[in-house]
Amino acid sequence: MARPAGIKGKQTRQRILSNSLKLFARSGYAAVSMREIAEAVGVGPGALYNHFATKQHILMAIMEEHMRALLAAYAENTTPANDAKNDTATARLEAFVRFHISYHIALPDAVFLSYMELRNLTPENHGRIAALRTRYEDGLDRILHAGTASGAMQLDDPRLARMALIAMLNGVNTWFREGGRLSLAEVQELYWDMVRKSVAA
Amino acid sequence: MARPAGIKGKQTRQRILSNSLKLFARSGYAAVSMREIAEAVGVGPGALYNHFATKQHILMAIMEEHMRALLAAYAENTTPANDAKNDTATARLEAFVRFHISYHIALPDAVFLSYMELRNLTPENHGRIAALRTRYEDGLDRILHAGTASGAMQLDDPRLARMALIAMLNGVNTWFREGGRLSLAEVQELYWDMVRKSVAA
DNA sequence: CTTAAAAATGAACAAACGTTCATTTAACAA
DNA sequence: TTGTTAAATGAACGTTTGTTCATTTTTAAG
Repeated sequence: MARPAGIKGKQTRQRILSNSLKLFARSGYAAVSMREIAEAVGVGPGALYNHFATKQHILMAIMEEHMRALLAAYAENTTPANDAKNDTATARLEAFVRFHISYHIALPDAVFLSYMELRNLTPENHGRIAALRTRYEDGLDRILHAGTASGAMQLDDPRLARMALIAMLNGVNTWFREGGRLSLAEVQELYWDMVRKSVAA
Repeated sequence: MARPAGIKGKQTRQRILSNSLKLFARSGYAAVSMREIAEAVGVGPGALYNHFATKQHILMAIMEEHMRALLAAYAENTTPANDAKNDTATARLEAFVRFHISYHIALPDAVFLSYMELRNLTPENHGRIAALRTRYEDGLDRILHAGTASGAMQLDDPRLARMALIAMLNGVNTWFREGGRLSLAEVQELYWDMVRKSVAA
């Protein structure tokens, strides 16, 4: 066999990315072989190299796309209705919490991968992903600073608070399961209640 | 060469564990080879198998020892002075927070490993480690239930609160560095402040 | 003093790894 | 219709992997 009929390259590329994501999330980047990926996609091992130069390029493509999608979704979520100028810091924090939880619950594999496999990136790629993540978390930073400045919040160290809140919210992916005891709306409500109180004046 | 003079087996075993811990934490279990471990320890590859049957046995030994040490340290920390019968739920929660942070900051590699490499354990080993962790986290569970029962705390879902707080506290290891901007005591204070408020009535 | 067990060596094994490449077929532009 | 490129194959490459084993030396017990 050679090239199959009716196959577009872009389709195969996407199938490589989605199958790799699943495998990497389940077993870890280092434990997944190119042959496993190829079998999941339904092609021979050599075909992967028509779309990605190396295994690391697959990992990097997944992470970069995830971070860019996250930033785009966050930007859309916060403008123009929830704009910094129009809302109080508390309202903006609530919007951040609800967005973060719903987005992360919807894409558990990509979130998990983007935190766990940073060390398998080259230093250069690691820096690129870290920069994208910082860009996202800076949004929370601004909210917390605005809240302390206005007196609506009481935080002795906004930087630590940012990291503490991010860690707490990310934790939802370690236990939340679709169709489990709590619905997304309930989870959002419960987390927001704790976050709101934790930054209270 | 063969067996060197003055070598006790228990010493080599400990050196294998400590060097493997460092390597696993830095590069990930799957990315570390038995030859790397042997070189770090200063022995040939075959010598490792005098002490551990497989690579997985090394990982399991590290995790199991870490969890048992954590449970022992926690037990010592909470008895008899901070006993459940003598202290309020709030005081016990503060003790838990301070203990958790100081213990986790002191052993970042072991903590990191015990969360990251669970998936590289066989299902049976995974269950054993998970059971030990549950035993530890149940301590927090009891505190939160006691607090809500007495009215000192207000939590609509203590189980979610437990997981949210554990995630928040574990996050300290992703950024805290000895000799950094904040001291251990300051970090304990800041986290306790947020935790205290987040469960407040 | 003899003997069995413990500790280490380092070569060797089969399997799996990421990647390359000559080759074949389909798609598409000229 | 012809020629070029895109997509896929699957065998092959040189490494590296976890693990085994015959052998050697030290330790410790009887």
